[in-house]
Amino acid sequence: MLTAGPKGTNDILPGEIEKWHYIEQHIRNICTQYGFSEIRTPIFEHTELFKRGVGDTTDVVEKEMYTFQDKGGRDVSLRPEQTACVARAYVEHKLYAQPQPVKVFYIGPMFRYANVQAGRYRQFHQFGIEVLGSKDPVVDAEVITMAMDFYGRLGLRDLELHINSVGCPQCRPLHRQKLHDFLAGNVDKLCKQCQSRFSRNPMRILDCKESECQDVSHGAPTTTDCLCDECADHFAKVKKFLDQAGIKYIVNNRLVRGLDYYTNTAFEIMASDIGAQSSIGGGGRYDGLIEQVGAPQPTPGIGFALGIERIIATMERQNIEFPGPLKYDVFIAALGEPARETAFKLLYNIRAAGLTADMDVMGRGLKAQMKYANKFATRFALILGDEELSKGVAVIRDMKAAAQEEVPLEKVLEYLRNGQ
RNA sequence: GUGGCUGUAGUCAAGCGGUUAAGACACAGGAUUGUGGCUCCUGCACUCGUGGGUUCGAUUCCCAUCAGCCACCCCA
Repeated sequence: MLTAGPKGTNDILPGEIEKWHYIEQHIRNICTQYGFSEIRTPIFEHTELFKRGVGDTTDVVEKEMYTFQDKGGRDVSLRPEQTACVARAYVEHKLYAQPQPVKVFYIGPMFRYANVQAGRYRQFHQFGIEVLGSKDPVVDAEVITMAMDFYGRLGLRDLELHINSVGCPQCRPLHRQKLHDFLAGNVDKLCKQCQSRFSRNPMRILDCKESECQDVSHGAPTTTDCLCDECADHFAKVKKFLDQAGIKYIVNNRLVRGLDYYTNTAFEIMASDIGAQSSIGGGGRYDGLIEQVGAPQPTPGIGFALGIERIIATMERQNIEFPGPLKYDVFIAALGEPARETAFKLLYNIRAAGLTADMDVMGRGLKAQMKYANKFATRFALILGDEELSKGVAVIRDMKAAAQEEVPLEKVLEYLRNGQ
């Protein structure tokens, strides 16, 4: 029990963490270029925030939240996503009083209590951005473009970008009604699952892989068929801007996102390399959310969230190279206590000079120390024994060239520096 | 929440109702004096996820539980 972490959580160990650092570095680079600043919000929030923001009938809120009471009796939840948190922070700190739009990004753990499978964990990590304050379709295109640019720079291939417009609170009910009417006569022909979807969420029927269901839903009204003029115009412009940027996309009229706050543009990026959980990122516009969370005036917003575990999994499947493990510039093999004292002082100075260095702390013999140094792809081994000490030198061995020479102790630092 | 598969050392694993649980990699030590990557030798599971049960006897069979993997739902 105590020797295993909770289900669905992962330790990120040396050897793995380098991948995370690499991706985080990419995130910070690209966000800076696109004009986004980082925002850090709490890991937990009032449960009410997610109920109001994400929607209390969504699966995420209804059955996947880690919710508990703190010792003061407050109802709090570990965040299942961060958009609602950002919206809250925007309102709380009156960021609407700053130059608009506000562009922020976040990286951090999210928590959802769902069964674990390939690419899905209970604690997982998302990188996301939010643009708050503009409803210009060019922002929709910018956000989507940035996501694709991000994947592209990491070297990911064969991704599919699906986009759709789910309309606004005016046109969405119309679509639902039309869809309902369209399917109503053939409910009994649908698979068992879809029969239950019919009343709950008829849009998902369009997604079903069963051939009967596909037959029944063939020609069904799509969300884009039912858009009001304003939403249709918005969507058309988003596509036009994407075309301008040369971003390839698939208009997927069946794309529906599971969080209630989405309006107009919705998109999802799919990779086929990680099992059934093929979505490696998604997002959309949420023009009603920020008001829902208490903004004094209508505030549009749009953003995306990308799953870091899924990105890493996809990169691994595609054999994309990550930076290698820790390497030493210098390893000091010291023999005997007097040599160790000198070695320790040397080590300090070598590190202070900016090199990556270490020395033996296992009491190993010379041979074993050399072996150890070799395992860390060490550039130089510095050998220091009684013999060298009495001569006031150290043997510096270039591990790759398998050549070595004696260097006076006071010149060691200079020698190593020049060796770089 | 539902369903399927799995659980032997750090990793990959063989095994099987019955004396000392293969092997490989990794790790550690060694192969005449103080030198790595190759080779060779040695060491490394009182025990087969955990708890019960069946049995003369279980790592091998059964049940439960926990964990891992996979799928549905949903999502990143």
